[in-house]
Amino acid sequence: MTVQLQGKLASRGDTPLGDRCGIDRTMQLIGNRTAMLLLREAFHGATRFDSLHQRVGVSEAVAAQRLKELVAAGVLTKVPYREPGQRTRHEYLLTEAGHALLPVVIGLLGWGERYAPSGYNPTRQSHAHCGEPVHAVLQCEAGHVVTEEDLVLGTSVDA
Amino acid sequence: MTVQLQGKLASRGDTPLGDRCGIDRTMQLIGNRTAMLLLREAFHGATRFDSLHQRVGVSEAVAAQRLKELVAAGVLTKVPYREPGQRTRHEYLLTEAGHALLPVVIGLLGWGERYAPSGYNPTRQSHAHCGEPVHAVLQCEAGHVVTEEDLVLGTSVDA
DNA sequence: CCTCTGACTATGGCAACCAATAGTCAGCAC
DNA sequence: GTGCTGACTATTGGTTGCCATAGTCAGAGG
Repeated sequence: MTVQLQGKLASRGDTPLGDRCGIDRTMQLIGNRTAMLLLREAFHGATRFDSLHQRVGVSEAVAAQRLKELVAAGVLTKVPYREPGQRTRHEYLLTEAGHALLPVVIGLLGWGERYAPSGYNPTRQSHAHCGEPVHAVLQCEAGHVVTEEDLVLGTSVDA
Repeated sequence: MTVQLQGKLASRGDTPLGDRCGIDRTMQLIGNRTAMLLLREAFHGATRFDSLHQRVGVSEAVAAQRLKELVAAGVLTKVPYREPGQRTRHEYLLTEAGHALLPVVIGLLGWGERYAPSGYNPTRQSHAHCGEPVHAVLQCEAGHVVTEEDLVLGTSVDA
């Protein structure tokens, strides 16, 4: 049996969720600035340590540490490769779990551009087919776009 | 004039984006575990300091600090209210910028439930109208759902 | 006036994150 | 084998985040 709680004042009786909550676990795994920036670069197509570390603009030590954590979290994998005349190296590739973070990364990016503007030219994300700007939205498996009012935040409870 | 770079190996020449990137600014403002958990509770409908701090399960000092930062970031506002027979208090309400974070919060939640499972019963988000599970996805302003392959990560460049 | 409660503020201490610098290690070029 | 380069590892030190405990402050009830 499942009890569903409405988002609006759906009091859970002030019981903390702690690490029972997916947000908590996600933030503990990858919820820091450097990890998100590394993911941004991974989505941009950067795969090599040197490139990732330079493009994020973080020290090598931090980049190595974060990449190790991202691999441990199953977001990236280290895959060996070799260019002709070079020795074998490893590149960091997004796993399925990593690709699944795209809406989050784009959501953070879009929010920052809109609500925390800087003096710089904003980056834009657009749809290759129609050129329109792209945003993160909620969608149900039936294909409907879900607004905040139509979202039911539920907790499954033992029967 | 605008130059658009494809996501896949769209080398920007290894120039770091730094705080020119919206992800960076967003993460600096609200990119920590406690802030996200406070937002989760705000979306659940919690508005009072006591409730927020208890439901997140964080110390009062940290809750006060994060809430102050969220207000400063324009994500929450403090609104005075009074219940009959009580003195005036303040409640924390989501601003427009705060509501705009819903896809990010649900994205983090959904990812954690899927790729960082715990022993607990997962929480579910569903569509009030059809009951189907809800996920964060990318959509362009023309209404198309955008896949990773069809996403163009662009940078606007001075003409 | 005193108390009680919700909403904080203050202090001390530990751990995580970050920059900067220096050092290591593997293997292709020579 | 020596040099060079990409990919790290180690160390020092500063800043931030967190917890725990204790203290403050405002105002309704008594």
